[in-house]
Amino acid sequence: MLLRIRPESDEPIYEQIIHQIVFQVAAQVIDNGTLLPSIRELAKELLVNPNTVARAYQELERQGILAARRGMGMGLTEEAGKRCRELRAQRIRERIGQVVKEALHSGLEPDVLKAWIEDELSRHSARTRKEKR
Amino acid sequence: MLLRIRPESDEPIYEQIIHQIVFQVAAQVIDNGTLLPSIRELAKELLVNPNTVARAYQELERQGILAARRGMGMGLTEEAGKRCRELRAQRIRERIGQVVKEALHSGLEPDVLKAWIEDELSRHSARTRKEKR
Amino acid sequence: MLLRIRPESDEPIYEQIIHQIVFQVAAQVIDNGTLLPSIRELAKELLVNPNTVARAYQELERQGILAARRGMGMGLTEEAGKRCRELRAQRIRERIGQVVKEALHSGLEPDVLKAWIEDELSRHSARTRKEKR
Amino acid sequence: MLLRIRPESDEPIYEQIIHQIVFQVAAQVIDNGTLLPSIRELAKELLVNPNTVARAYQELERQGILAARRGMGMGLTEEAGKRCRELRAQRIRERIGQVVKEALHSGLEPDVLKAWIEDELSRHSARTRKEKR
DNA sequence: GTGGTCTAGACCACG
DNA sequence: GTGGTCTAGACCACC
Repeated sequence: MLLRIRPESDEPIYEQIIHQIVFQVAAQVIDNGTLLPSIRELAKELLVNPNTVARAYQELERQGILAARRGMGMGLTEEAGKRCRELRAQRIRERIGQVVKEALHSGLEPDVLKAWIEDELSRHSARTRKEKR
Repeated sequence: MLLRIRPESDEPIYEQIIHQIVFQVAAQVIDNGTLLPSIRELAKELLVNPNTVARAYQELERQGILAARRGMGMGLTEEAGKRCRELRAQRIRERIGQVVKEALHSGLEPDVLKAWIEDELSRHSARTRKEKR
Repeated sequence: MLLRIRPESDEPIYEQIIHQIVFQVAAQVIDNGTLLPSIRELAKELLVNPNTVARAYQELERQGILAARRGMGMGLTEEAGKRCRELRAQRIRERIGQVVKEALHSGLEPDVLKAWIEDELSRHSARTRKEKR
Repeated sequence: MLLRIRPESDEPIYEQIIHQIVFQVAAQVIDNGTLLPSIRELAKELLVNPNTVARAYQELERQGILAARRGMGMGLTEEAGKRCRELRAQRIRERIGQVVKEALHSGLEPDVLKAWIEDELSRHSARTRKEKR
């Protein structure tokens, strides 16, 4: 599994793990029904303490995305895809809402805000297109 | 001064104070000549530890927005308006950038992202117009 | 033999096997003369590790419900029916006791508790009648 | 705060803490708005590792019952009472449902089941009355 | 082998 | 002082 952990980030490690898995499942990089790497395995791979991975897995379990299969490891549930897409939508929309609300509330002109958004959109979609080639 | 502190927010209280002041100066809700309330006064008003207000003021001073006026308290500098508008722009653009980057990186279709942004924009600009009446 | 294993349940798989066999013997779905499937056979059928089935059988043997029949596999003992009914009673009464104790201890009104029980009773007995038709 | 931890129980310590707090809030032994003992304090009181208490508090926070008040400790939210009563109802009803379902499914006569329930009800309500005197 | 729980002790930012 | 995160290492039951 390909996860990039930045121990320096503001986002705690266990949340980085959670949200990267959610995003990869949402994007169907990881398929429903797959068995995830074991806690100890992933911990070794990410150079992170097993407890940290366990915490991430547990949270995903609580959200109905992972299910522990006794003695075999943790696997994606059948609703994993659906739930992850929901979570992704929720997370992104919430953050958009916050910025927009704060920006307008701060007296910023809506047109200026729109211009900035356009700006960022084109910058990053350009970058994404590059990576896909 | 009208500041709304949410003690349970992720954003630390002292940062809430900073950014709300910055935004109000940027929006010219607070005018250039204004004298800010004293640390103790504001702390009492916000039900917050004076140290916390002190930290916010100190940071604003460091950024050249506030300046001590001998024996009278803290006042806005001449460049306050300009600096606050810069800071506001920086903060908002940065957050937009983050969301956009993360969203596209997560495999979300750019069109969907745009739709969501439109959605939030119209929701909040509607609300803001209402409040202005 | 019809057993439904849920690998994600809190109840360990080997206990699921035990209690389902006990219940089926108690309900005389499995008759006294019956020969149980071999460990490997049942394991294959349930998609479960043979060790797990072995552990269940072993426990049932220890409780005098199963007995090895020379070269033929495992069969029910003569007291199997009686013992299973005892075990069923014990298990169910114990669990009822726990819930009731906890509920009353938590300050819940006895009348509310009774209402809830009535509710669940009617719901499930309705369902059970349906299935029997 | 009066919590009784049984380290020997099947129920993990952190869950004992959670559910006892939930029950006490539901029963209004603890009132809305109250500030709970700090993690370290409660940990010392219960002779338990602070991490364990932290885990319990965190779960309660996730469920909207507790809210961290920066630098001041954890306090009950306004909806705490409501949520705890919901959780209590959910927990108890779920467990009743399980037992009833399992019992009927195991071929037990509904009348026998009812008799057993009556039995346990009278036993425990007797005991509860005693304690109240 | 697997996950789950717990302890001990460290470090950090915040108030 | 508070909570939040992380590490290290232990023990357990289950498969």
